[in-house]
Amino acid sequence: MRNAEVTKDLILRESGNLFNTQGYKATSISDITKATGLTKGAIYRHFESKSDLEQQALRSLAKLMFNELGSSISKAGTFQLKMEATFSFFEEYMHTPLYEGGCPILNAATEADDTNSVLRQQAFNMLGQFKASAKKIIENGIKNNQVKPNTDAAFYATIIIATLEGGIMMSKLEGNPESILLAIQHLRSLTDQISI
Amino acid sequence: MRNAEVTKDLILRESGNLFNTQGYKATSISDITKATGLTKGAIYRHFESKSDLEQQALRSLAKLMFNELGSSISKAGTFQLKMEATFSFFEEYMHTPLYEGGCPILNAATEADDTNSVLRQQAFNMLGQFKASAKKIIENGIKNNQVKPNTDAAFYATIIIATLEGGIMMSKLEGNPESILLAIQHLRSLTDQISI
DNA sequence: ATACAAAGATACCAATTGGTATCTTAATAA
DNA sequence: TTATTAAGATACCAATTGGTATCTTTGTAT
Repeated sequence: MRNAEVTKDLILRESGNLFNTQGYKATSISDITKATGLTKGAIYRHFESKSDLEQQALRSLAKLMFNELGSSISKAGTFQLKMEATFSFFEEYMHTPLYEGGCPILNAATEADDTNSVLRQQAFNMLGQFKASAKKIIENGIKNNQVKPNTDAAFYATIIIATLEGGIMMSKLEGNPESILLAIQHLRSLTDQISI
Repeated sequence: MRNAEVTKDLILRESGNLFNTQGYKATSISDITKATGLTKGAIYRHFESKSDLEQQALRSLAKLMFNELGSSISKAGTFQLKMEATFSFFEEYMHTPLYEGGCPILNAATEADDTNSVLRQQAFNMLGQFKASAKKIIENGIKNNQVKPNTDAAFYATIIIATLEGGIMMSKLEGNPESILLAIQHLRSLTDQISI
């Protein structure tokens, strides 16, 4: 048999890029056949419906992002270094993106309404995960005397993510990295403010 | 003749809500006929194509937002009051939105890629306008000795918009206003920091 | 070498899409 | 009151959509 896993990965990669750039609804199965060089029959052998493919593709995009970001964060020892790892990730991302189209959470969230509740739920979970890990970094920073005590971890986690997401969206629209770089610059000074 | 203007406004209002919630590509003409109670023939009398309707609907959403926000800003006399007017606008927006689906700039920007370059250009212009007016408010604040001199107006304009947009996106996804309220809380203290 | 099963290609389906040509209805000006 | 014309409804079009049933190919275990 031909290598099924390789094919499935190809479909996930190509459809993920299409979903993340053109949108989920706007990407047709035939778009995916063109991008992969496969036929409809091959795609429907690996995924039971378009909605199934959408979900798996989004999960795959998220995994890619969390793996890359998560590993470089866990390599950093202190609060300051973990934050710096996060900022570097998004800075470098502008030059060599893992995938096109910007943040998959933002994209899925913006497109998914109540009618597309599975994608919505997935994006919601991803945002929750993102928030929780940012909060954890701050809380650990407090424990280790690297962050001022009484710092509201949940508050700063929200602010950091909101600023990053907004900056990414602006840079994507403007076609240059200026806005996301300014956003990160601001988050660096915010990090300094709560650091000991 | 029946009142053409009223009908066109109805189409723009209903399709604007659909575009802003479901997305532009995902909203079909037949969705719009259901929402308006009109037929396809009526819609194509007022708009020469779906793309034309999309553009006019987005323009109409933007106008609604800029008019409301702009008038409450221009009523405020000082830098601090103008900023406060902006924050109140987005706070109150969560309770009584002018339209559904969150920020039309963010939505159009996220959906519009290169293939949909007209909407993209429109969203780009709207973001530029938003940025320019925020920058102007800060610059005037400096002139009137309400903002610290040497404050980087373009920088803060970018940060404020990024934080607001990110907060709106998060609140929309989470289904509650907490994140946007935290974002605004942070922007209030940022405003204090650069105020005299 | 051959049988077998998995992977993929082909050919179709009904439903929906954006769009148009044509017909009917209603408001207004004479 | 009636002729006119704009507004809106109806009925269609080809193209595309997601999806499926069936056929062919290919790798592998025997």
